[in-house]
Amino acid sequence: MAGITEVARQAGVSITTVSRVLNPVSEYPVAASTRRRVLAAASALNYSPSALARALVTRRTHMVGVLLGDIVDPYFAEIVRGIEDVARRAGYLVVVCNTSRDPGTERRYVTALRDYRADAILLLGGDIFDTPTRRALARELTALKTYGAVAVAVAGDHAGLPAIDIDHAAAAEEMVRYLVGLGHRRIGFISGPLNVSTSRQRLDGFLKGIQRAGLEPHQVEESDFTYTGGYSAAERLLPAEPTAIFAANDQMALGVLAASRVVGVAVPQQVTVVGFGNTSAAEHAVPGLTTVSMPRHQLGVEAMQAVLDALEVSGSVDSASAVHPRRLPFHLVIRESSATPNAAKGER
Amino acid sequence: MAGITEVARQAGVSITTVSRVLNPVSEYPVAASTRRRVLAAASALNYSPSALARALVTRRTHMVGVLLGDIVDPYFAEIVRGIEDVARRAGYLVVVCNTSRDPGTERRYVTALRDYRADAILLLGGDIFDTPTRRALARELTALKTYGAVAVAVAGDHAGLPAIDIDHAAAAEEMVRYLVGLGHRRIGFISGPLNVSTSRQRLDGFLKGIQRAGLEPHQVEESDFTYTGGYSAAERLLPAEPTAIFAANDQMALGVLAASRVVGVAVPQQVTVVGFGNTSAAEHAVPGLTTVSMPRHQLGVEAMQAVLDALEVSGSVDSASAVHPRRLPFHLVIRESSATPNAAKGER
DNA sequence: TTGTAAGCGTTATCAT
DNA sequence: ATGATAACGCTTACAA
Repeated sequence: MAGITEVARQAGVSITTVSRVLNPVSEYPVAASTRRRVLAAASALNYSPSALARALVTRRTHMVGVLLGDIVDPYFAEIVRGIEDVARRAGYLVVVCNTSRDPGTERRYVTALRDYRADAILLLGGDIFDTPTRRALARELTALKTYGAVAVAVAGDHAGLPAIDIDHAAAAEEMVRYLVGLGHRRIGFISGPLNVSTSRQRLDGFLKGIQRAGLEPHQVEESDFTYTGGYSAAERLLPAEPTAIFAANDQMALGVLAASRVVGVAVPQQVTVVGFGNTSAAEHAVPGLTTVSMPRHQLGVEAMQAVLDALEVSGSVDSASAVHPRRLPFHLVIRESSATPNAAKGER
Repeated sequence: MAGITEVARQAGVSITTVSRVLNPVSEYPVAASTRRRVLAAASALNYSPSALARALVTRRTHMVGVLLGDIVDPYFAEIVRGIEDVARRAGYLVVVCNTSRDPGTERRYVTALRDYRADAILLLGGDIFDTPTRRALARELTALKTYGAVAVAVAGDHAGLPAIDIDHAAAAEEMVRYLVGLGHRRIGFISGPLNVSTSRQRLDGFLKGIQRAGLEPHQVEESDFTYTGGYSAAERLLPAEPTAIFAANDQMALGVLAASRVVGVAVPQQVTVVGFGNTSAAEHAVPGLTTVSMPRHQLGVEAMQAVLDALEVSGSVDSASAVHPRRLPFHLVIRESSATPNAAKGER
């Protein structure tokens, strides 16, 4: 492995000059002929400057860590793509870490990212309420700031971190308003794990919407954001004959669709089913799933953008690198899975 | 940010001793009392040893890079989880890189991983035939070996790399055998991009199966592994009235299902539809999709395992770190989307 | 425009 | 059992 020294020797210059030529940031003047010789030597030796050595002295690794609950979930994957798109352009390497929604591994990953001196860390999805480990995570995060790293929450909030997100509660409430507008009065809700902050917010929004409409929550079932979880929650919900079921994410809504089919309850004729997230599966489902669309790719883009800005600031000034929290707009996507309850009059 | 020096000072020992206590690998004897003091100082200062500095001298970063075409695709995501599961246990950090199936960004990522001196790089999915950039990638990969890094192909082959994979051609051929056994004679095929090696292999297997059965390939359409691509390929295929359509991955098969529904062709009564991969969407589809199941998680596990083994070997000996290629078993998963063509007799 | 030398935070090699 | 010191491969004052 050729180092900077060999390149220097081969080009007949000092390592400083090599650095000045090869360092993408350096604007230092170098004679054209010298530059040529260095470039030639570098490519001849197939030289690759060590990002490690560079990071050690510049104190910038150009690495950002992304923590998410489940890499398989398209909900997160789309956000990651947004992050990666702008990260790559800025010459940053994205380290994706799968926490499996386990606070323990989450904390371990943060520690690892700190050991590598990641410039930033982006936490995707809602906070998990788990006081013991939560406390440890918080300490880990403040430790990150010790060396000038930036931490941001994306698509969910985390205690003490600026968040780039949508308003989950408002979105859920708007969905309820839509359902009520359709004429629904018996509306069931399937929430995600209630120890996840976004789950809670969506539930809160649902309850608020119901209350504002002067209704009573027909029934609320806690589930786990999975297809299977939605399926069995639907089995518990359907016997009570709601005219609409609102699942806190698309995966669960798909499970509801399947359960309804099996039980022989027609969607949307006999029951309206709606989800949250607008993942591509919602579009391809049969019937097409009415859901809350959130700009996931854009969420990732803006989050990484914010990180970059904060990093740049704290580069010259060493002020508290401030990331400004942002709320992006969401909107309802109406598809075939929702209809007026009248459609089912007298049929059940 | 506290460094090793401060810990040493606080504990009243040399930095060497601190290193010996805190380095997880070191077996060097240290007096119990000294050890205690070092540990105390470290935790008091919230010390985190710099993985960068460590890597610089040990020449092992404990980072592995994973390159894949599309992080959103559950096909890849599941493999990544397998890799991550064993990587984490071994104290390795996984860097996931999204190439968007673009040879250019793929090469840039490899370069970046080399700059960071990643210990290994795992290429997921088939090779993309693109001679110009391909040549550059190959050079990049050999350069990796220069500093002792390991490169492996997973779920697809890459010129010159050992692969952990299934036999795609054999799998496709077996599916054809199954369809033929069902009585199908008019079988259409929707392939993935033909410049991707796995696409080609699956097509080859299909053709071989057809030929062995003494049939003629009914019709072959090239597509792009997406739902939409499968949908439009089906639109082109269905008018010719095949009794079965074999899509080279599940996503496309789902597109076929949708297209059939729209055109009013019943599955499996009028046309059998099968896929490849057995992603969870295949299980949840209506009707359930018959497909080729491949042990994707296990593929990832074994690949990372192989990488670890190779790394360990080249640690003591500096022999060519040999990863042994492996072929894992696959099997057909029969669901409701396939049936005998007799079911449709006289109906079309 | 070019070069010298002092770090960056570890581990590794010798001494003691 | 402990410590001093030289790397590791770069960037960055400071000189020339």
